[in-house]
This record gives sequence, structure tokens and C-alpha cells, in this order.
Amino acid sequence: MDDALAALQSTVPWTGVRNYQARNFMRDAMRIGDGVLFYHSSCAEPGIVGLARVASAPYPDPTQFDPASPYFDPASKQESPRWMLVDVQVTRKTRNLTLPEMRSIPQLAGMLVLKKGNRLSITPVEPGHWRLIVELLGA
DNA sequence: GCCAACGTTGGC
DNA sequence: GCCAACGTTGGC
Repeated sequence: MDDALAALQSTVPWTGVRNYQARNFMRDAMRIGDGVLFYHSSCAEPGIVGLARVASAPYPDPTQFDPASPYFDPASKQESPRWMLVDVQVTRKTRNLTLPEMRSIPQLAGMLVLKKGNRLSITPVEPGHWRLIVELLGA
């Protein structure tokens, strides 16, 4: 996904999601045109660093069938793919709205991504949270 | 179907 | 590197 940030406006497949809950959100809840908050995790300063939008309907993640890919899943069959993805288009980079800053904003307290023990890379965002964050980022 | 052991992830 | 919190796996 770093590639996506680097190449603004280009459309990239969101490969490598290997968590069933996250997959279900992508497969069942995302629609073309939906807004995406680009959250960077597992780094020195986790936070929201950009805005994107869903750019395709769900389709099978090709990396699951590629033995050379780190995301290869030998148990997944072509006729019944286990992992689905959508394409996303990064619409703008933003400043880093860091995790500590997000935690400091009471109106964001309900966000799934802020929940204790959350390990999901992909969570739905409520419209109210979306609006507030977009406003905070001056977008 | 249950559950213990193990693995993974994310934040710090 | 550690820990909390899950998710996954495998034996039964």
C-alpha cells in the first residue's frame, strides 16, 4: 500500500489481506466510490496519512495463487478463491493524523481501530467519524 | 464441536 | 523486545 501512496491517483489492487474479518469487510461492505482512510500501522508513528476511494468491485486476490508471492495460499483453489480484494485509488496524501492525536479526540473514541486489542487492518468507518477526520485533515 | 497450544499482529 | 489480544490449528 505504500506504492499506492507514492503514486497518487493511480489505482492499485489491495493485495495480501489474509484476515477473514477484514476480507469480509472488503468483500461485503465496500462499494465503488466509498471513501477510505489510509491508516498506516506497525510503524514508528501509526496514523492516518491519506485519503483514498474504493475503485473496483471485489475480485479474487491474484497473489493467493502465486507460489512466489509472500501471500501465496496453497489451500486456496482457483474455482473457490479464499481471498478477495478491491482496487483502491489514493486521492490525496495528508499530514499524519497520529494515533495519539486520534485518541485525544473524544468524538473518535468509538472508532474500531482505536479499540483495545484491535488487530484489524481494515475496519468500517462511521460517517460521523469520517466527516470529522476529513475536516481535521483540512481535506 | 471443544479447547489447549501455538502463531500473528499492533502498539509501545 | 515485550505484552495483550486475538485468530488458527490440530488432537481428541
